[in-house]
Amino acid sequence: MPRAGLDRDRVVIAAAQIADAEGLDAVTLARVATELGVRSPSLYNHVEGRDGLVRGVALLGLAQLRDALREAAIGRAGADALAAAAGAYRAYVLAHPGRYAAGAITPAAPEDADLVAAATAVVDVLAAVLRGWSLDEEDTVHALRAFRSAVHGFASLEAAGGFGLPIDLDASFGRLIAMLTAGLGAPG
Amino acid sequence: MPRAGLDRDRVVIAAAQIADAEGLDAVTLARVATELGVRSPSLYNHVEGRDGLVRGVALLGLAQLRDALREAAIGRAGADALAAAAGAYRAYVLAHPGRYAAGAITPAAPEDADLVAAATAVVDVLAAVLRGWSLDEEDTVHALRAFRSAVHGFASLEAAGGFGLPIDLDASFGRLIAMLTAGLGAPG
DNA sequence: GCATCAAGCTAAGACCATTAGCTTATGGCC
DNA sequence: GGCCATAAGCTAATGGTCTTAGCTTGATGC
Repeated sequence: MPRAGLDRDRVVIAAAQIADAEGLDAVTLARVATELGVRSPSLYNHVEGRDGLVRGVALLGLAQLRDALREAAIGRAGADALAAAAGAYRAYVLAHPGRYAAGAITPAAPEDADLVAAATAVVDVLAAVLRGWSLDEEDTVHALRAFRSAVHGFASLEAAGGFGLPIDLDASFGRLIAMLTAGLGAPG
Repeated sequence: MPRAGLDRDRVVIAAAQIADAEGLDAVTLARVATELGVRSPSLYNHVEGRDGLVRGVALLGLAQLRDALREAAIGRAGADALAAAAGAYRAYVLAHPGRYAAGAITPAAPEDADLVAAATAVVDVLAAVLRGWSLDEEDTVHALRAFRSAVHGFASLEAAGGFGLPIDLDASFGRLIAMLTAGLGAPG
């Protein structure tokens, strides 16, 4: 029997692709094993069961989202940076809904330090962008929650097909972000 | 063997309670059957398998959410009505996270007329509240999307435990809604 | 070339949804 | 009040899932 040459990354990436294309529920050990031309017990050599597999997808998604936000915000400031970060967030969720959904398991696993750190890293990018407004600590938390809620909510509903009407989604999103940004007052 | 006296409603309500208490994934036929003192194949006399059970929970949740929004908005107008409806939405999600999550299956089943109607009825309440602003049709859609996104996003993150910091969540939510309401301009 | 390690395998147990077909409680009707 | 059709709930069985145990054998270091 020739070796398939798997490693943790290949297994997690295969799972992430299935999650994006067919939803997180479609990520089963049997499905991933078939995809990789292997029997499902073999996956235990690389990930800790189904939970470990989903956790791997979550870590991957959170790291990629963090990178996408950094990329978008770099070289920009104020409302410009905020809009770019929000747009990148939305684009990531639409491009990788399964990975993003996996990242939502984080709150259910507060004892998993790596997972919490990965989620925190995402929020930290948004917090850094908001620093342009010189808000006090409490106002920053309120602003952060507002932006996270709005962007997460919009992107999740959109990815799930929750917006039925044939009216420009980019425009809706732009207005939402503009309203919130206006609510912050002038930067600096 | 004495009859258990089940009917569709009792089965769905048992499932809804499990969904709220333990998450939608915990809603299995075996679990619901045990709860009702019955064997799982017996449930097929009342619901169409696991999918039918979750669909029933979704219909229940959407109807209750619609009622909660109507109740909140009645006798109010403008920003007052909007804030009350948003607060009722958030309260419902926190009180019944499992039912609410089940309602999120709607977009995945656009061919299910009853389910679509139930989801539409929820959105229609929000649309009615926004009528106080006399927006044109397109602006109404943008405003509706903004409020749905913000409230859904905030409540979902909160219900999942996604807001870690010990800073007043009611205040954060109030500010979010106030920012969006300000963005609509003056009613009338 | 050989010993070690681990990748991938088969076999098996536990749990789940689902279907088929049985028994029997229940309610309508004479 | 008694009969009978309906349907509620049952057991048995199938096929899918995850998971563990333990085997075989390919790959690697000396």
